[in-house]
Formats: sequence, C-alpha cells, structure tokens
Amino acid sequence: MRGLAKAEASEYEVEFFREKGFTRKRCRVGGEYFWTLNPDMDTCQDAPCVEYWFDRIPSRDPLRVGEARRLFIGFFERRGHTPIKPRPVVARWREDLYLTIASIVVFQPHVTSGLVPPPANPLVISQPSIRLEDIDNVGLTIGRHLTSFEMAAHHAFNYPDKPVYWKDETVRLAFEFFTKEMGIPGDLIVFKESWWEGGGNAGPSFEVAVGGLELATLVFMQYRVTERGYEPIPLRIVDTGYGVERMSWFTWKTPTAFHAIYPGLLEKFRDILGVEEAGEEVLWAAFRAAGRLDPEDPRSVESYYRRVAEASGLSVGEAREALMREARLYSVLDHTKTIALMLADGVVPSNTGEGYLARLVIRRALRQLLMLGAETRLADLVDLQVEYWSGDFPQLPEHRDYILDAVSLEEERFKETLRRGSKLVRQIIGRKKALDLEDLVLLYDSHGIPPEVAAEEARRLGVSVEVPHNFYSIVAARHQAPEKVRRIGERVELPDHVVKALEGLPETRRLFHEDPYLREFRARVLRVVDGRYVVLDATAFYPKGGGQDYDTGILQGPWGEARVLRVYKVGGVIVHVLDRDVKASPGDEVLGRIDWIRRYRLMRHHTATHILLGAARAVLGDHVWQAGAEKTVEKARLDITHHRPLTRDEVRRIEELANRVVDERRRVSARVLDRNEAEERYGFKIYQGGVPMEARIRIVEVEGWDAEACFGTHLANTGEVGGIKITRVERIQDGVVRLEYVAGTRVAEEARRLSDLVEEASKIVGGRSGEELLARIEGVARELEELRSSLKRYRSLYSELLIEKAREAPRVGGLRLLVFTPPESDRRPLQEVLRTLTSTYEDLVAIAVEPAEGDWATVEIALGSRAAGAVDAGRLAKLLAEALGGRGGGRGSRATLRIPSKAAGAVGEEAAKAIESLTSQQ
RNA sequence: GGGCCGGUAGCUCAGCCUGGAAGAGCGCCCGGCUUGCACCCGGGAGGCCCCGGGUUCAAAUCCCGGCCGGUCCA
Repeated sequence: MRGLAKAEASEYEVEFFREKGFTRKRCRVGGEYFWTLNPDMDTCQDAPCVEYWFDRIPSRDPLRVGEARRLFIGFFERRGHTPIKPRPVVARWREDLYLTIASIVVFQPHVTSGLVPPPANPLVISQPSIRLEDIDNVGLTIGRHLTSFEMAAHHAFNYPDKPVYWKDETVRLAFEFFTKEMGIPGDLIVFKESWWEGGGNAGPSFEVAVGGLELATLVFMQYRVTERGYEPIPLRIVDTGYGVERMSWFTWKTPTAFHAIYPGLLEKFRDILGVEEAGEEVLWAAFRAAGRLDPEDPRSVESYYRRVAEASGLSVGEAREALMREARLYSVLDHTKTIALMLADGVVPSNTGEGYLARLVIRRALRQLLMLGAETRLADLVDLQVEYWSGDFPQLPEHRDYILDAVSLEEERFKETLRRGSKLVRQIIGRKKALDLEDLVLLYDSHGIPPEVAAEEARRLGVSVEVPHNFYSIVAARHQAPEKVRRIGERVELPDHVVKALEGLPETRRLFHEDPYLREFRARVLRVVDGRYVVLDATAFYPKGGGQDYDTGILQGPWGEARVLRVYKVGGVIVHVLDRDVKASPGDEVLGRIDWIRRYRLMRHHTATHILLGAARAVLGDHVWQAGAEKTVEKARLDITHHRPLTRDEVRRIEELANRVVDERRRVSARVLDRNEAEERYGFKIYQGGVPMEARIRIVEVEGWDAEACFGTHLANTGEVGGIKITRVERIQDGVVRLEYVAGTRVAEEARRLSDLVEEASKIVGGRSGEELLARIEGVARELEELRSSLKRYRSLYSELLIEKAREAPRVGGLRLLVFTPPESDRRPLQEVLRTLTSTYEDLVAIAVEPAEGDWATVEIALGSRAAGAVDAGRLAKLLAEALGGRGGGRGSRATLRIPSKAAGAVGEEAAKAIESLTSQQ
C-alpha cells in the first residue's frame, strides 16, 4: 500500500542503515525516497519505476514455493521467532472482513487492540491470503497480481512495559534474510520509504525491492487514525509481509511467476486448455515490459503489447493475441487455486457474502475457459490443484469431495445461464435486428451473460456488436448508489432513557451460568428505573441473547410480588422488566423464581441445536456453518450453509445421528477459556454464532461432538434432550438451508398435532380414523375427476341447447338476438359457451345475464363476426347501461356491463331497442 | 443488504408495452398413411396465467404488497 509520506524523515532513520553505510536517495522516476548501499543507484527499484531485471541478479538455487516458505520460517525460528500455524483464508473471526487478505488480519482486532495477547511474541507465520480487487489484472501482469498468495511474516508486538523489537531489528532481520538466505547482493537491495494505513491504524513502512520486484513490506504500526489526525498507540506492532511466490520467482528467474509457482502443472494446464506456448522471445519481451505496465490504463496496456511486438518481431495484433491467451491460461491457474482454498475452508458459493466472492472467482474462471474454447470441466482443473498443493495445504485433499461437488454445481448453473443467454440474444435480435450497449448491460447485469458471449452469439446471427473495452466499469458505474449507513451494534429492545439510566452499574452476576438448573434465588436490588425496570446484583433469569429467548417468572420483595415479563442484557447488566411499577429501592432483598417449564424447554432446544449442528456437519461436511439460529419455547430453528437442497435421506440421517447422540448420554459442559487456548484447541468452528469481542470466551462443549462459543443455558447431559424431531426443512436462500425442529416433551406435542391433523382430515373426507385417510383421499380424488368430466359434458350439452335455441332466436335489425341466463355464474366456462355460439352464427348477438346474487348483475355481450360488423359491442353496452342504470363498456365483438339486479328482466327488451337504433343509424 | 430480470399447458416459451373471448412448438392420447418403425397428415386431451390486495363495466395484461427462481453489485 502506497501513500504520501505522513511521517517525518527521521522516522526512517534506522541505526542499521548508519552502521552499514546506507544512504538516503530520491528516485529519479517516481520521486520517492529510498535507502541503498549502492552509490550509483538512482531509482527505487520498484515497479513501475523500473523494468524487471532481477533475472540478471544472482541469488541462491531456485526455490519452489514450499521451499521458500520453509526457508523463511526456519530462518526466523532460528532468530527467536515462534512459528504459528496459518489460519483459514475465510476470516471467520472478523465481522468486518470476508477474507484473510494479509497475515496481520490473523491478529485483528483482538490482539492489535490489546485485548488479547498474541499466541507468541515475536512470531513467524506464512499465511495463505486472498485478494480479489485486482482479479482482472491477474495473468496480464504475468505474476505481479495473484488472487491467492502466501504472505510470510514476522511480527513483534511491543507493549509499553514489554518491548520486543522495532525498526532497527526488523530491517536488520530482513536484510540478513535476503542476503544470507536468499543470496541476493546487499548493494542491490533497496528500502523504499513509504506509509501504510489500514483498519484504522497507520505507520511508516519500508518496501523492499530488488531488480524491479517488491519482495517485502515492513510496516511499523504506531498510530491510530482519528478525526484529529494520527495519535500514537501504546501497542506498537511490527507488521511485515514477504511474498513467498515472489521469492520463488526471484530465484527461478523465469519469464513469469506462474512458471516458478507451477512447474509441471503449468504445462499440464497448457496442454488441457490447448494454449500453445507463446515462445521464449515473446515471454521474455513481456517480462521486460511488464514492470512498466499499468493494467488500469488502456494506453499503457497498448504500449505494452507494442513493446512486446517490437522486441519479438511479431505484429502488434499477433503479440496481443498471444499474450491474451497466455494471460487466460495464467488466470485459470490462479483462480483454480483460489477456488480450492476458499471451498476447502467451507465457503458455500451463493449470492451473498463470501459465498458471492467464491462464485465470482468460479464464474471468472469459467469465462476464461469459454474464451479459450476449452472443453474441459473446471472441476477437473480444480482437482489438479487439490493434488498439486496437497502437501502444502492438507485441507485441500481433506475436503476434496465437497470442493469438486460445489464447483461442478456452479459449472452446471453457469451453463444454464449461458443457454438462457443465447436464447435471450436470439429474441432481442429477432425483435430489433440489433444488439446495442443497453442490451449488453441488461444481459450481463440482470442475466449474468458475459458481453463477449452475447456478442459472439449475435455475430453468429449476422449482427456485429462492439464490446467496449471498459464494459465492466460502465456496469459498475450504474451500481453506484449513495452510501448506506451501516447498522450499529446490537439492537436493544429497551427504551433509550432506560439504557442510559443503567450506566455505571457493575456486571450482573450470572447465576444461570453458575448453575443452569437453579430455579429460585435471593439477590439485592441495585437500581430501579421507571418503577418496573429492575437490576439486581445477581440473577438466575436468562436474558434474551445468543439466539435463546429470555426467562419469565416472578420477583418478590418487601413491596410484594411482581411478574417478570421480559429480561434483557445491556452490556454485562441484566434488566428485568416487570408487569407493574413497584416501590423497590436499592438494597432491597428479593426472591426470584423462574418459570421452570419454559426455561427447561429453552434449554432442551438449545442443547438440541448444538447436537444437530454437529450432526449436520457429520452428514453433509465441514462446509456446514451456522448461518443463524433461534430457540423458543415452542420450537427451534437452525440455518446452515450448504450448496444443495437437502434430500429426504440426508434429513433422516441428520435426525437419526442427532438422536443417537441424545441416547449416548454425552456430557455437556461449559467453561471459560482464554481466547487463544480455545481457538487452538477447538478451531474457528467455535464461532458459529458470531465472534464475541472478549479476551476470555465461554465454550459449551458436547463431549466429543461439538464445541461452540455460547452464552446460553445448557443441559448437563445430551440424554436430557429426550429426543429431536425435525419438523420442517426449507431452502431459505441460495446456499442456506433452514431446519426447524422440536425437542423433549415438545416432540410428543408435535406428534399429537400431527395425529389431530390426520383425524381432522379423515373426518372431512368421511373416514372414521386416520388409518382410512389414504384410501378415502384416493376415493375423493377419483370422484373429483369423474365430476369434472361430467360437468364438462353438461356444459357442452348446455351450449348445444343454446345453439338450438339461437336457431329460432328473434331477429332485430337483421341480427339474431339471444338473451339467456346461464346456470352458473363462473365466467370462464361462460366464455367458452359464448365463443361456441358466436362462431356458429355469424349474425348472432349473444347476451348472458348472470344469475342475480346481490344488488348487481354482470352482463356479458358477445357478437358473431357479421354482427360485430354491424354493431359495435362497446356502443351496445353503453346504450344498455344507460337504459338500465348500469355501467359498462367494451370493444369490437366483446363487452361487459354491470346492471342493477332488478333490471335483469328488461335486458332482452332494451337490447332489442338498442340494436334497432344502432343498425338503423347506418 | 441493495439494484435489475423473470414466474402463462408436462416441457420451452409467445401474448403484457397499447386492458376487451388463453396461444404456438415439443411431448402425450386417438385415427390415417406404413409389413413394422420413423417421417408425414387429421383429430383430441391438457391452464387457480405464482399468491394477496387495488384500479376498472372488464385484469394474464395497469398499480401496490408478498412468495419463489435467476442475476449483478456491496
């Protein structure tokens, strides 16, 4: 990250530089200051100020990615750093971030804010990270941009009373690593002065660049960004980031980073995708030019192609074509790895959140395959990545089944989208013989059809379409809406002034945690607000929270007895809402008694939820996460992430497994652990219900089955759940399935509800018991069928009769007039009858007067073709309406009107008059 | 979370803009042609036009709300 130097020059003066004889210079291209040992160095050695030339800089033997990682960790371990295991690429411990974009993310916000100590200090880590903001540049820049990469880092956390190391030692370690371990000549290593800001913190930094390639960034986090400016913070953090893939590239000195990262696999992909090698000359020309390439600037991209063309002897068009195909190949390599990493960490592709990011990468990879004309399945390519990285990332082979299934499903959906797309294009072109930018935007934005695909389809239909090079930014611009205010904090269901009045109170002692079976307790009143909001020093009343509903009960004091209606938590303070105002005052001793039946049912549903989540993970896979949950007295509900709708069999297996855990009588225990310890022991799946912002967290563990950070009250043993019945399964949105269920005695109630339902139903169809229901329903269905066909026969019989009647219908003004009242007021079959009549007699005016049921009757008028030529149905309706005191209208051969029921008898007479006058006018 | 597109016969869809009698193709059933199959020809069955409300004499069509699916963007 680059920024204007906000720091004094002195911030960058490091003892080590003085000792070694570094000098501070200014880049003659970009103007930035840098430190070097080399008196002749006049540029900062970073892209885009210089070309890549690190291929001519000596270094140690080529390192594969894994070797570079081990070299780094080994070196820093020998220098007193403790190696830390990397975290998932999905930042489940962060609520403000979907993906792990850097190693420091691992320690935010709890460690960086000072709440929790780091797991070790100093430490070394190599963290797989994902950044999608430059996804469109991947491939084009031959390796400068990757969506997934490993960020190796050494971190030191300097507390005011316990400093570890700061700028001098950091620079010293970096220099030593690059010279001694990487074998890079010291006089070619440049430390460029820079400034870093992110996540509300800031500080000076050095970017370490060699031969055009930035190999590391050394950040010294020492400020907090406030409205007033930069304020020093007590915890100063050394935050470094070394590009593992770049270290590998540096030592291999291949024309692209992909050649260094994927020896073997690159060739395999090339083969499968049918991308013939662009040739050494072209690739090296690209290498030379890529350093100066600004992918955001179309002019820069054009001049990049031109330079490659000049250096390799190709035409600009040939060079562009060759490099674009190479870029697509590299993109597919990059994206398939990212897809594997994201899915392995349990992301479910969907249209929201991190699921959307996964879909984005998958879609983009599929688009590249399409444009390369490759026939291969994306899942097969991802599978090759799973195998390729299995030694480095064991989570990939571990979750292979899920990864491949999810990719295949997305691939099918994409194909479906494309099918729909080509049809839409055909429709548009069929309609207007053209396809303009507006259409392209609509096709992409609303239907997901890539513009290239739409243009291709249009070409096939003989319509030429130009896709603007800035198409995606045109689309993006249309989405720009005014920034929405982010919702703040937890919603509190108490009046504002009550919340305000609670300030300064100590945390309420939670008797419900000390003993979840406690039904009665004594405590003292600490504060009363508005006579009915009572805070005690301790309570057994559970407040609404953690997806569990509050307790109810009674509170007895010197002032008498009051019912507790609701209980809420504000920070650590628990507030009881009473049904009436009481004359309580601080110091009063009270006796509290909770509604035990209610509480016990809530506990059963809560423990059942933990059991069920474990069962869902066991049956469906580790990608299952809780997306939401609610436990009430009546039922519980658990939303889980999953990419497909659940089958009946899966639901049955989840239910059976959950009930087995109930029968096994497993112990359920709760204890408060240090955050680091809890994460170390159970992993991040403890954060199913959200991430508590606390140093110590309460872990509820179902022995050997499930462990989650949880505030709720739980049974001591799974056996007490009594039994679990899933009552409803529903896909509530893309990637999320909702389970509803009941536990314990509620299962019996649920069973009774169902059997009552069966009884009711069988009574309606005439059975005496539920057993007969099925047979009865079959009978009813058969009977319905017979009645339908019989009704149909009668209807056609009725229209035959009317046809007969119309034969003798009186003639008015040269037209036949038939007025009748049908036996049913349903309009649909009537339309059929009218149609039959008017198609039989061309000169017929058919008027159906609805059997009167209320004050108003509907009259339908239909004309045969010749009758319609003589009389307009609309005018006829107007005249009739006028004469009979109704309203109506129509057009051509059809009209409708509503008249007072009383006038129904006069329709025939008035119709004759109206037709007479209409025909005589002509 | 927001924007946009869609929901009509078993399937794929037209009709909606501009309100006025629910359509096509495929599939299905019956018949003809044929040694038989396919093709072809003739006939037929099959619709809560997603749900609820509103406007209107009249709503698949216009308006509002909801549900479902798709899709783009955070």
